[in-house]
Amino acid sequence: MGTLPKTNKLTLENIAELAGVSRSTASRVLRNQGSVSKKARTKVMRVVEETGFQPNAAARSLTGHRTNIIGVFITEIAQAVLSDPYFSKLLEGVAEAANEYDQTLTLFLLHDTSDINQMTTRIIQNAFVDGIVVSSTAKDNPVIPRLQSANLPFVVLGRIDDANVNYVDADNVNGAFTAVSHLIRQGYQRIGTITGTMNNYSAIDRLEGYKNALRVRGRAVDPTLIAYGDFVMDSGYANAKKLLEQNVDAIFAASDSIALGAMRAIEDVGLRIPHDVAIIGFDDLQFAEKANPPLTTIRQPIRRMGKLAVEMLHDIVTNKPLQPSRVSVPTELIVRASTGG
Amino acid sequence: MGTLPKTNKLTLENIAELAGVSRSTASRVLRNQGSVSKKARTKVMRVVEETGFQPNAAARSLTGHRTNIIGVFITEIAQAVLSDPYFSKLLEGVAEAANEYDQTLTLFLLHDTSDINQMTTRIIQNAFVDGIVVSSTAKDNPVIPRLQSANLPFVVLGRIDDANVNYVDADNVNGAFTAVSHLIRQGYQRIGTITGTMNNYSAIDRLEGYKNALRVRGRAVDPTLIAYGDFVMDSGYANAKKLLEQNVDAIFAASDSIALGAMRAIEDVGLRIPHDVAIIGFDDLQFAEKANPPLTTIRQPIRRMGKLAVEMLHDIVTNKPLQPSRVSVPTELIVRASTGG
DNA sequence: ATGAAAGCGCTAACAT
DNA sequence: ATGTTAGCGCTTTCAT
Repeated sequence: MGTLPKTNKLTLENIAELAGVSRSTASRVLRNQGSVSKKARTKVMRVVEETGFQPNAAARSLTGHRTNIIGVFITEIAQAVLSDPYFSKLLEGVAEAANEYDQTLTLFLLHDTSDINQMTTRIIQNAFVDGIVVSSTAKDNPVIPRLQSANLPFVVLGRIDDANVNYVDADNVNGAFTAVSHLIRQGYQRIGTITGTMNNYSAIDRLEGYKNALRVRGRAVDPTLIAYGDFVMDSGYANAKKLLEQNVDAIFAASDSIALGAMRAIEDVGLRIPHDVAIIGFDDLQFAEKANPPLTTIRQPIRRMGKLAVEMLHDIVTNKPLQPSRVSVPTELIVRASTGG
Repeated sequence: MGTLPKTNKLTLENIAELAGVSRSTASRVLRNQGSVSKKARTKVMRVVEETGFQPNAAARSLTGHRTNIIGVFITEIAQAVLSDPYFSKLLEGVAEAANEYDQTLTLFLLHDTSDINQMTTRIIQNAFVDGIVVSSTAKDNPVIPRLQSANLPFVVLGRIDDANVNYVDADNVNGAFTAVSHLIRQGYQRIGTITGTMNNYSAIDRLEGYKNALRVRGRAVDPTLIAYGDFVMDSGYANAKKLLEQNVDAIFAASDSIALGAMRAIEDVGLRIPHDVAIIGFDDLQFAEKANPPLTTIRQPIRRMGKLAVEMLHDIVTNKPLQPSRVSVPTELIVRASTGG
């Protein structure tokens, strides 16, 4: 059996020697590929376990094969992306799946708009990720075409208008549809909406769902009841004030953050929720449940979406399916007090 | 000058050929090392810029040198670590510094206690990170000694009782001291505290600071006014109820989450903040400012700590300083309404 | 100042 | 079923 070298630099060569086989045989055992005798397999496995050997990722990569490293590329730019629960949950889901598949996770986070091209180049050229999960809700994300022409396997988190790309998205249209339908069922008449940033698919799709719900019930879409904002709380506050001037009795907010701002605005003008004005959000952030009154909202299975994306990527990296997968994950209506009894 | 190969696989060989020099010279230019004529340097640089060439990380790694990849290892186990603003801010700081130093970031996130050893082995053996930032607030973290014996450069985020390790920590003792001193100055008499999880240095140090502040003012430390909890909101709620039974008129909470729970408890028993009971937190999470009343708290420069850790790691990786650095970052008292006028 | 050549640890033909 | 060997893209002696 021999003795273990007490250095940290354990190589496949060492393992092979300790197991009394050739490097190739050891390699075959590790990759569970090719024909190896049971005896050889057992010996090698034993040595691997005793030593805790892990093959050198760089060497693996260099032979042109899998590194077992996948990347996550957050292309949305912000100084505080991760403080947004959306991204932290996404990342948790991604990390969880990465662990399950024994993949190492590399994180690409931007801090400046100007970095995006350089970062993309690095990801592609450095060539040490097997594939990449790209978080992208913006229309016309410049990263996607580059990834395509580089031939690097990738899955988008957020939908894309290109039939050839793989993506996982929340079903925003139906989520919004459900939200607004709920308000209608509750008897509200003048239902306004505060949108997210409109260069963003989530915002676009949620507005679409809002309109659909009204139309299906034979109601007109009143443009004065649509306030175009962005996804943050301050925007919710300001735009809610505008909608209140239009005498809305219910507001569909395109995000919980918007909803929170809107709730403040409603309180500030002395109206009660849901008695005078009902409100429904989107996301089901942690505070939604703890708001006063608790906020009715649409829950996205963000974490699961992150997992799904990695699973899809893994399939692509290992099997290269012929058809691109495009998954729309259903959302869930969470009814709380802010939309009445 | 030649034409650019339109493949994605640009190698140093190609660059050299395009620039009309040898691979070695091109390499020297890229690493800004060794003697190269101005002319050769210019030519190579031009080709590099035109092509957007990035050296293959795996090949670099394989020659035994830097990969420009650093890791972050979050050793605290939780299903939802990243949802904790502490970690997301930390990660943002780390990512920002990594970008500045042109380092790629690899994220090691646990989902299960049992994974920790396997993950550590992977980090060490895989050998593709130049160094690693380890988030560790627990006492006796098993990862540290392994990293030491593996000779992998690392910096701990959180303090460690080992004179040989590099760390960046918030000055929790002084932070707590400042918090409690503030309560004393405001005239509060029976000041209780709710601690964090006591197998954790932050919790230990904050309790220490609490005791110090009382002693310095010649006050006795009353053990019935110390409620041992953990860092979450529910614990804050339950332990605040206990302290209220002891007729405290002020509470120092070891975290803002605890403080939030405590505020709920105070309201629930019909007392007013700060009139009947004052409360001060620790962390300055986003909601602290927006709480009702706004929460006085101790701000930790978490993001900056993350940056600092990467900077330290970078120094170690590039220069190997002889002395370990141990940095304690000062905290800041943020006075708001929850501790009175 | 520059080029030629060896070698990092692995995988994948190609023998046997 | 197993071993031998070439090479992945770089860095680094060692020549020149």
